[in-house]
Amino acid sequence: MKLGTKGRYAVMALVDLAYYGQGKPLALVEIAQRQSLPISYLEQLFLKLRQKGFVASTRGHLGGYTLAREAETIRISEILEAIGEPLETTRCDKSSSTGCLGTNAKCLTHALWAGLGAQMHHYLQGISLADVCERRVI
Amino acid sequence: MKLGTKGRYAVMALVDLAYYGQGKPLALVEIAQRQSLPISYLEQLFLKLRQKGFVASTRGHLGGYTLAREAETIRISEILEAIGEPLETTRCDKSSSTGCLGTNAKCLTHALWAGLGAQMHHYLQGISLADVCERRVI
DNA sequence: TCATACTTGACTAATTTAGTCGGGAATCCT
DNA sequence: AGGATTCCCGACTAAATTAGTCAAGTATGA
Repeated sequence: MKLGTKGRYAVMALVDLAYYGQGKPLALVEIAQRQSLPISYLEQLFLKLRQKGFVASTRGHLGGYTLAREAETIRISEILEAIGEPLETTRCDKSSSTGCLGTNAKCLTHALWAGLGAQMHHYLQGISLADVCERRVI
Repeated sequence: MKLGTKGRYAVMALVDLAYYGQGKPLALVEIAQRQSLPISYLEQLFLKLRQKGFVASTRGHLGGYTLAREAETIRISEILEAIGEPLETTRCDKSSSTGCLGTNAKCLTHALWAGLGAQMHHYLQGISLADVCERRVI
């Protein structure tokens, strides 16, 4: 159970953007250098972040990215979901009714994994970009 | 961030053992069939679980595995650690002093990931095998 | 018009995962 | 004693995932 670079880098970059960009567009190169992240990889991530409405882009000279929403309203859990970082603790098929329901002995552990997932989601939903910037993290 | 089969299967098998084995040895085949797990894979996992003192084995006819400790005392977090399921949220090098310390802007997210890891560990340490068997999971 | 910076899709090397396979060794039952 | 059963253990591997790179294009400002 490891956190991948996709989710990690996306959050790092958005925190950097919230922290250093005061309204002005920040170029991806700048963020990448400051955070020591591969720029071509960041490009991929920001494509998604723009499509999902987290950031806005300005092209050309002096262009870059700005936050499209207030840092206070962006939850870490949203970012991870948008970028495609799973947070999967169970493997039960949610759609099918034949899958594990946690009711029989075979899947006694279902409640355990579901509980773990809920715990993680709750934690990450309780923290905003602004909280991270201002070190209000427990 | 997904939970792998190693950790998932190990916990499933130990819960099965605690639930169905009352002191008597349970053969791996039985557990594997009941939980729909590949037996040759389970063998690998039980090798480690025995070496770390979670289960004891009896060879030969009517042999199998028994819990070597009370189900009340075995925490889920212990099982995952024993089996080699990481629970890694950060990538900072713990040993080196040059790594990220969460003190500079570069690693503002450190506290976030460390907090997530602590949250997960705390949850899984608070639940024992017996809790899962008796459905005392939040 | 040129440098800068975002846009996008295709591609890939390396790692990890999720197992399988085969041969042994101990033990019990008849 | 012999065979069935079961654990023991290391080596091996196909498939999936990760963590990126690369190349070519488009828009913008100085």
